[in-house]
Amino acid sequence: MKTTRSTTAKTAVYELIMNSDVALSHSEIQKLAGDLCDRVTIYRILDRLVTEDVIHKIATPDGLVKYAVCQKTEKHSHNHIHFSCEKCLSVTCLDTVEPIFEVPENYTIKEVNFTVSGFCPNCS
Amino acid sequence: MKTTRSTTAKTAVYELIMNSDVALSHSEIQKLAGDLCDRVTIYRILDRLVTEDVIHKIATPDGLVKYAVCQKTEKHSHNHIHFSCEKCLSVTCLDTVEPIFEVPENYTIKEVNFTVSGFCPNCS
DNA sequence: TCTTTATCGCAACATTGTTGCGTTATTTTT
DNA sequence: AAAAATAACGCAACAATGTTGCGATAAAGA
Repeated sequence: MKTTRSTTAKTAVYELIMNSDVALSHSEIQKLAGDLCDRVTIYRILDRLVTEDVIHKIATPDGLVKYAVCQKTEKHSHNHIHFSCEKCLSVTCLDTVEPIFEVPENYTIKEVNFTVSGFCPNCS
Repeated sequence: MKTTRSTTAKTAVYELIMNSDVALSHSEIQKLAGDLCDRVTIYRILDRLVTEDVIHKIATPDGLVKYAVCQKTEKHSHNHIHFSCEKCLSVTCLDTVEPIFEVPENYTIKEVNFTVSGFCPNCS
């Protein structure tokens, strides 16, 4: 069976996302990583980390894909709001608040992605 | 000042989005439109319709950008949930339900984008 | 009808994401 | 500790998506 390996590139990418207080896009990670590894490798590492459930994927209202660490709380771990700043383009997880919502019962819910955009505290 | 014009391509694209019960992506519109107009023109028409507040832009959790008509209710028109089906990749506006949420007060909210993904009634 | 200029088509480019394949390096086995 | 197995890598090439500049076309008002 396919096992997962720990490599220098993988741990470095993980640390970048881990130590960032905002979600990072592929290009941002690439800039931060410098010439640590190839562009393609970063894509593959991100895919792996998502599959391993170590980080999660977020899309801004404009369709820009970002990545952030998963904070595994007891339950409903992914059910929180992301804030996307229109000025500095940063994405932040607002773990403190949990949204309340309903959908018609013929829908099967598997994942939730709530993004509120506007100005973050730094840009307000 | 810059006025907006009504062209055959623009009205055709609008009708496509209007008559669709799910949100459409640029490539889907292009396929439906056939050789109505150039690929670039569709991008520009979509931008214009968004600016004119006639349609709105939605991003799926994977970062796929789609467009749907704006249903202007009295207030909080954009504050509704989008459902993104993981199987048939369709995006639907759930206008019936309105989510309840809070953010820390130092954030300025300008727009809201709530997407729930899973299986739609057809795919459940 | 004539004039203005928003919109269009085309070409070229930028960005983002994917795939195949031979090589490298991590992990397991001997 | 060395060898074997194979996950992960680098590189090149490709595909998809989105953007920009510019001359040509066609709406809308005079």
